[in-house]
Amino acid sequence: MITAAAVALADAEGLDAVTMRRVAAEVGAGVMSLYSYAPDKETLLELMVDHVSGELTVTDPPSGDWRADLKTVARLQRAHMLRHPWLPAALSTRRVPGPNTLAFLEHVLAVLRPTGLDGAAKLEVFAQITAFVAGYVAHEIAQAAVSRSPDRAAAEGRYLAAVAADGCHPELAEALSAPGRPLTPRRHLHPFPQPPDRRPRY
Amino acid sequence: MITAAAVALADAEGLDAVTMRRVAAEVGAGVMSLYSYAPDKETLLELMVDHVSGELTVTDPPSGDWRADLKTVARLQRAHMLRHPWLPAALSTRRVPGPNTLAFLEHVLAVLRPTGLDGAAKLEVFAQITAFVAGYVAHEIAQAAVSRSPDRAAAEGRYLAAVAADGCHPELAEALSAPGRPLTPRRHLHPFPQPPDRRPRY
DNA sequence: TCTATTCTCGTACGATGTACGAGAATAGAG
DNA sequence: CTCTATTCTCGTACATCGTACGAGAATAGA
Repeated sequence: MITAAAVALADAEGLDAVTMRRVAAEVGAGVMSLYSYAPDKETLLELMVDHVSGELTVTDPPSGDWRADLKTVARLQRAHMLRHPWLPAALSTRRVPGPNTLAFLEHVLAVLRPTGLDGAAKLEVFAQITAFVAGYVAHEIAQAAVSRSPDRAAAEGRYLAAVAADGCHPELAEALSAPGRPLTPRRHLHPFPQPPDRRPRY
Repeated sequence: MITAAAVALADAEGLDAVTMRRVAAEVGAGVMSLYSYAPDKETLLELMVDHVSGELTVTDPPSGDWRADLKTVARLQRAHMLRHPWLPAALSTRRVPGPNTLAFLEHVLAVLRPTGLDGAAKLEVFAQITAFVAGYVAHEIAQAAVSRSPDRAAAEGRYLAAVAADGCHPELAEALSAPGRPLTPRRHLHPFPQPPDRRPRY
């Protein structure tokens, strides 16, 4: 399956590695053959997103405690996005929801039933939670990537330290100095794969 | 100024219009001259983001009520991003904060002082609020763009209606049918309005 | 078996970011 | 003022991207 190959590629080497040529090579087909499967790359990305969304299967029915259920939903999404670190970026442009996404949405709507919100509001809550988790995980991933390249982390640390030392940013100075951990990465559920570190500069 | 030209271009024609050639033409210089100003396009984007962040000037000092202050901060950011609709996309990759961003961060840190959070947590709160607002506004903008092209909106509406009619998505069916508005764009006029009041306390 | 239809995909085109280095402009020294 | 050295400007060129086009291969129908 073309979509699966594209997903594997994105998982292994990042979203930038997903080019039509590369996917075609991975599948063992000509480049233009992909266009009989998806009319353009944008659509292929949609297919990828929905494909991995198939992993978002919820077994337990809503408990009735929508706050707790939403927490579970968000945790599920976070784990999902950590497993596919390209997801936050792929979700950053609006996409029409595929069947797997709709199945998950169906569950979230059921979770939200006790809130008494109207339909539009529930849909909005879903979109907002997804966006929030995406932003959170994107931050997590970026942070981890920075920490992984010590020179960049050091450069940024020096830069911020210099700013903090200029006297115009007392709050920042305090925030950076106070605890032992300056900018700690948090424990992530699974070790997640990472695209090769680009951007040598700075 | 090169950055200002790039910002004007992005404001007028979107982030995709910001190409090195285009910016150079706008400034009346050769393409490669831009590279004596910023080492690469990524950096130019950083400069653009920080440039417009200069508009985020906060006059009032923190009131002491950090919830209210954070609400104000978020509203300010939202108005800012609606004024520069390319911002959410530009913020989606991690950037090192420039001076204007740092000035704003300084204010948010002051706002967060009464929370008693440690420095790292405060920084995280800032990042999360920014990411959340970016996601929110991105959704708003995308929604508005969809509504603006009636054929696409109709196609999506038909698609969702078909899914809702298949019997496997009762919650979705109800969510789409219930109120008069199926997927309504919200009012995003200049005096920043308030999305319908939700349960505030958490 | 011959024709018609569909599928596959090699080639080519217009973008893009940017490396390279030739020329223009400026500065310093005599 | 002249000549050289240094810096700035930027035209050209290249690799890479998405994808339009249409020639050939494969398949189906008669």
